[in-house]
Amino acid sequence: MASIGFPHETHLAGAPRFGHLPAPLEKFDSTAIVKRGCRGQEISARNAKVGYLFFVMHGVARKFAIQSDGHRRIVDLLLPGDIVSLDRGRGEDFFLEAAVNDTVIAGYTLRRIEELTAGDVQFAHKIHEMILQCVRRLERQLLIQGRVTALEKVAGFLLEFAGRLTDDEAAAVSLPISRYDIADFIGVSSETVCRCMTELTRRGAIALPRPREVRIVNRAVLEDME
Amino acid sequence: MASIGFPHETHLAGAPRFGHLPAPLEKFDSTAIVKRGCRGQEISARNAKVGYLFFVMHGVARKFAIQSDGHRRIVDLLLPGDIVSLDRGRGEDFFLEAAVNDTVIAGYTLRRIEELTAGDVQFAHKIHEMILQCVRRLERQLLIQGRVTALEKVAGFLLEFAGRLTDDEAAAVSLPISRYDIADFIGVSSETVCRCMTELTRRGAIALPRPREVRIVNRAVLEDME
DNA sequence: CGCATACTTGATAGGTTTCAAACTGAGTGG
DNA sequence: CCACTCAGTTTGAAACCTATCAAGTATGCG
Repeated sequence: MASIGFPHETHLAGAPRFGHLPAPLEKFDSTAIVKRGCRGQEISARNAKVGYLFFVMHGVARKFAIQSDGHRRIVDLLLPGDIVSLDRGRGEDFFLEAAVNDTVIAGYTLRRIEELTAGDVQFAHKIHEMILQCVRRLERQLLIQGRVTALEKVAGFLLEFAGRLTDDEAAAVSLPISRYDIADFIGVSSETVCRCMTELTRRGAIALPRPREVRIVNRAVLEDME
Repeated sequence: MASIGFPHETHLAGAPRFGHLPAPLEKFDSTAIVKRGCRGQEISARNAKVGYLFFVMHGVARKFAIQSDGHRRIVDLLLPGDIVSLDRGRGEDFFLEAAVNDTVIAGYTLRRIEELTAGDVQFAHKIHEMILQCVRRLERQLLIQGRVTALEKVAGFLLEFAGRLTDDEAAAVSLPISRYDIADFIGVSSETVCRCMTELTRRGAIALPRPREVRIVNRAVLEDME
């Protein structure tokens, strides 16, 4: 499995302790491949022949597909603690990229995961829980993307993503991803995302301190749109 | 776990052999709950406290959510051989219904699934594969729903659903679900689905022999829209 | 400081939702 | 057997929203 443009690719034993892995992965499993990458760098190996499971340890990763017209479509945004599968074969053309700098992920082959689950019931339970959480994440994303107006979609995305980003529900949150990523993720144009951000600012729901940063000021305004 | 409006609810040992279950489920696991239902009847128990995994054995099932405005949104359409998870708790308000008559499903608690996977590596592998297939299904649905025009969405849905419904890729296929289900699934209004069906008929891509039935006549026309 | 990238705003054409109404088919009861 | 009913489907018209093209602004980096 070749590293493509990644400054760091090591085994887990030699990696810094970013984020958290479920036991026994946190105990330095030598079969894990750890990668650290900057925004835009690919995590998945395009020529890989076997399926992988990736754990996001730090930063943000995006899983996306390239459509026949060349347009990119993000299907999943991964935060630390999230799990994501990446199959190869049968025309499954999904890729994994770092969405922000200093993104760290740990990759295991599906085969290795099954070996680990076979010997450890507690670990198997944890893996199952994380995969089901992945399913729930995709289903919620379908609900967000299926809303009628763009304002509803953006509001839904902000609540969903901010809720996952921090444990502090009440506090203001900053989202470290670009407008283009948001647009690709919720299925609208980036210009429309901009207009929605402006409108939400006007309504006092959010604040835009800097590019690629959104702070939620009034959660209730966003929730009323759903 | 109470049956709600279902004419039949038995254990697997007493049930007819619809569809196929992965070993060892096909060997009459006494902990499975088998339900048979007509279109619109609920499969999930609204007051269940534990998570379930359902195997669709016959017919079509739909997993959906009810939004705050009362509108229904389908997030997954299940065909025989498919697996679907249904958690309870933490505001996960998803439900499972029969989408056509004579739908048969087998339900297992997540706990029971883990007991079975712990003792059977081959079965665990099969379960993992089916859950990952569920993930792929949702991701493809995100791509379909994220397309720009409604005609692209309908064409994508027809190809996806028809491809899952039959092994015979070349033959014409009939889709036994209503316009409303399609509309809820791909995130457009039912009127728009109708107009797209009419347009696709005009272009010679499909034929509409009867209500709630679509035959794909020219697959290439649909594929050119993607 | 200048460039590249990202962000924002404007105008227009095109598509979709919504409301409305007509139509079809299946199932029911007289 | 037929009229009736009802859910599902289809078509129409208008208001609304969004994609697209275009231009301008801001930010970060070398």
